Amino acid sequence: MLGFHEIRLDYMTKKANARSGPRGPYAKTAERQRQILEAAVEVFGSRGYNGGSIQDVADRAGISQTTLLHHFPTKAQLLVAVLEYRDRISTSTPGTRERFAETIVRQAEHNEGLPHLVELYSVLSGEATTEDHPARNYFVQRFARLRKEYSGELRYLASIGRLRPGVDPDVAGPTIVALWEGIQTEWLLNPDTVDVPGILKGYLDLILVPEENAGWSSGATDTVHAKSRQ
Amino acid sequence: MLGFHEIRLDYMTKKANARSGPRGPYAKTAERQRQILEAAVEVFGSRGYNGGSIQDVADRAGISQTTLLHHFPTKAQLLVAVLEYRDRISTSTPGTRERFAETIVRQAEHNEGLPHLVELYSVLSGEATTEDHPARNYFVQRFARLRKEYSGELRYLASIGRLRPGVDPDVAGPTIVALWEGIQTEWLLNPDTVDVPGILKGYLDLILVPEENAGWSSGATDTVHAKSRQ
DNA sequence: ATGAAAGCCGAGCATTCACTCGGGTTTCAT
DNA sequence: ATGAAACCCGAGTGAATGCTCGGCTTTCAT
Repeated sequence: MLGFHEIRLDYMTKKANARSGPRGPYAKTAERQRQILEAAVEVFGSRGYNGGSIQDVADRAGISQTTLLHHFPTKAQLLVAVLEYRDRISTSTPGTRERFAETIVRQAEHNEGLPHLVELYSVLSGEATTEDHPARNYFVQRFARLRKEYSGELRYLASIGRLRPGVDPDVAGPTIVALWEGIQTEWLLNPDTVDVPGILKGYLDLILVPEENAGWSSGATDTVHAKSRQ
Repeated sequence: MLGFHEIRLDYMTKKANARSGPRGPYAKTAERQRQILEAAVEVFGSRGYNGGSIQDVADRAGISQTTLLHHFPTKAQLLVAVLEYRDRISTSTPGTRERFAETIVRQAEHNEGLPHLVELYSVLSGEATTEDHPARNYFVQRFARLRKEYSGELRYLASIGRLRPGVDPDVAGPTIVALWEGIQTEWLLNPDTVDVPGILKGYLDLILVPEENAGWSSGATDTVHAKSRQ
C-alpha cells in the first residue's frame, strides 16, 4: 500500500551496523516513473480507468508491462499515483485574493491547452462515483476541499464589500466548483460551441461587485457575450 | 443496427400472398426487454459501461447472457437502448413557461429519489467523453439540445421582463445545464453535504426576477440558505 | 393442429485482462 | 571489485470478457 513517492526513511537511514538491506531507488528511477505517469495520464484520460489497460500504459511509456508493475504493483495504485503526481506538479496559481475571478478565468483558459488533464479529471470524476472505485475517495476529498476553499474566498470578498448582497458564499462556492466541473465535461463533448472561461466569467460577474464601485447598485455590468450558442 | 424499439412496418404488413416470413416480437417480449433495460440501468449506473458486463445485466434480469444477446445483439446496442428507453419513459415535466425555475427545482428534488438514474447519467456522461464510446453521440446531442432549450426558455422570460437585466440567455442557459450536471456528480460523491435543488435554486434566484415585481430593482431576495456547508 | 419464427439457453471460442514467476542485467554503497 | 538490491523482461496463469453456435421449447397466424 506504500505509494512510490512516499519518502521511505528506512532506506535512507544509514546504520553503520546494518551491513545489508534495501537500498532504495536508483538515480534514473524517478525519471522512469515520470514517463510511466505521463503515459498513464494519456491512457486513463482518453479511455478511463476501466477502459484503459496497464498494457496500454506500458506500450505508451515504451516499457514492458512487467516493468510497469515493478514500479506500481497494481493498477489501482497506479491510478492513485497518477492523481497525486498531477497534484504535485499542478500549476499553483498565485493570484491575490482580490483577483479571485481573474485567477479562475485565467486557469480555465490555461486548461484549454491541456485537454489531456481535463479529460483525466472529467472521465475519472464520473467513473469515481461507482462503487469501490479506487479514485472515489480522492474525488470526495478533492471536491470537499474545493468547495470549502471557494466558499472561504467568497466570504473574504463579502467582508470587503465585493460580493453582491444576497449572495450566500456557502452556496456560491459549491456553485463555482460544480459549474466548472460540468462545463468542462460539455466542452470535451462539444469543444467548438462550449466556452468554458466565458461561462465561468458570466457567473462570476453575476455574484461579484466590480472593484471600482464597491458600493454595488445594479447589475449594470455589460452582458457577457460568449461563443456559447445553441 | 436496427434498435429493438423501432417499429418494423414490414412485420406488420400482412401481405396475403406472403405465405411465410418474419412474424415480429411476441406478446411477452416487450415486458422481458423492459426487465433487461431496468437491470441495465442499475448495472451501468453502478459500475459504468466499461465496468459493467452483460453477464451482470443478465444475472440481475434473471435470464441467461445468451437470451439477453438475443434481444440486444451487442453491448453497445444495449447501452443505446437503455438511454433511449429512459428518454421514452422519463417524466415529461409539464410546468408552464413562466414556472421555469420551479419546474427545474422540482425535477431536481424528484431526482433525489432516483439515484440509479442520476448515477447512470453522471457516470456515462463522463465515460462518453472518451474516444469511440458508444454513448458519445447521444450525450453530444443531449447536451446541445438542453442548452438550446434552456436558452430559449430564458429568452422568453427576458421578453416578459422576468430575466435580470445584463443576463445573457445564451450564457445562462448553458450555465444551468453545466451546473446541474456538475452538482449531481458531486452529490453522488457526497450525498449528505451537497444540496442539488438548493444550489440550482440559488442560481435561478440570481438570474430571475420574482413574478410579483417585474420591475427589478436590487438583489433583495432573501439569502438562500442551503445545507451545503464546507 | 401445425409449422415456422421467436424465444431461450448450455457450451464453447478467441481475446484480453491484471497479475505472477523465474531469471537475467544494471546500479552503486562498500 | 564485488555483491546485494534495484531494475527489467519473456513467458506464462487463471479469470473474465463479448460474442457465436447449435439445438431445444414456446408462441401464434394460418
